[in-house]
Amino acid sequence: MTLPPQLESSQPVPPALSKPPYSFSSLIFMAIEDSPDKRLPVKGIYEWIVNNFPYYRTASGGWRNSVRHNLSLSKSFHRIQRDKSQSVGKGSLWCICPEYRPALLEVLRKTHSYYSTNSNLTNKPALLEGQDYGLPAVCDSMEISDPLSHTFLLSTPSPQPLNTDNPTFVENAPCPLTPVHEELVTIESVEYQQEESEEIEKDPLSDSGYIELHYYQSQQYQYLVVPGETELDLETVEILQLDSEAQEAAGSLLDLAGGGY
DNA sequence: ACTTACGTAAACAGGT
DNA sequence: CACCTGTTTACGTAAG
Repeated sequence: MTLPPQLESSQPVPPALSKPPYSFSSLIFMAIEDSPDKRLPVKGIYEWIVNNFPYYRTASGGWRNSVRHNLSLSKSFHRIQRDKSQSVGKGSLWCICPEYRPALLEVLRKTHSYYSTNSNLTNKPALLEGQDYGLPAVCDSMEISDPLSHTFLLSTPSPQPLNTDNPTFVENAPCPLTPVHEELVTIESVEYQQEESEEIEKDPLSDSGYIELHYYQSQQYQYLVVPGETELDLETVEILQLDSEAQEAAGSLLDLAGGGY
């Protein structure tokens, strides 16, 4: 597991842990996405949930049934056989169906957005750190959209992890990202039009055919930060992909593009 | 009112 | 045999 314990001794423990707002599908998705190989056995999913959502530490065992129920029923997940040669543990490994990944991301993004807005926690690190709902710091492996900051993150496995020895999150820094570099990427083959509101300050780049990109690298993920209203189609993403030298993560970005961005 | 998504419980089979 | 994993069915609830 790469996420830190949510109940660090230095952090206040909520008096009563609320049930996480995420559906079991989202929980499973986060667990699998957070695994190094993007695949987990059922037991691994249990452990991730328990480690990152303290609510389930004390919850009755029924939620495990729900996890299995979701895995079986949802088309978003599929089962793959363990490598028999190094078979350790029983059961299969579960992974995300690529075609359903954008939808899962969207659900997660909406959930995050909803609870950010309605709980007055917008831009509060606590939300991403899980202090209020026992949530994990998902920002490193998830796409997080924040309508107020007008940015969203596309996360993709980095070809060269910066720090594999200590793949944990910085405490009190939900997005411990530092810019690696910034640059402008020409988008020539794509019609890039941003609907402008009169009230919103016009982005000088919006008509220039450029999209401003900020590259961040954190642990095993590399991020592209682009304007929030940017509509990325498949072609755009392919270009961004080349420029970010993230060809190895083709699946991730293309899948995101397939989600309607 | 209806549909859909989701959560929960339970039964069952098969494997370890 | 106990436990775990995976599948399936059924039912209740909330939201759209």
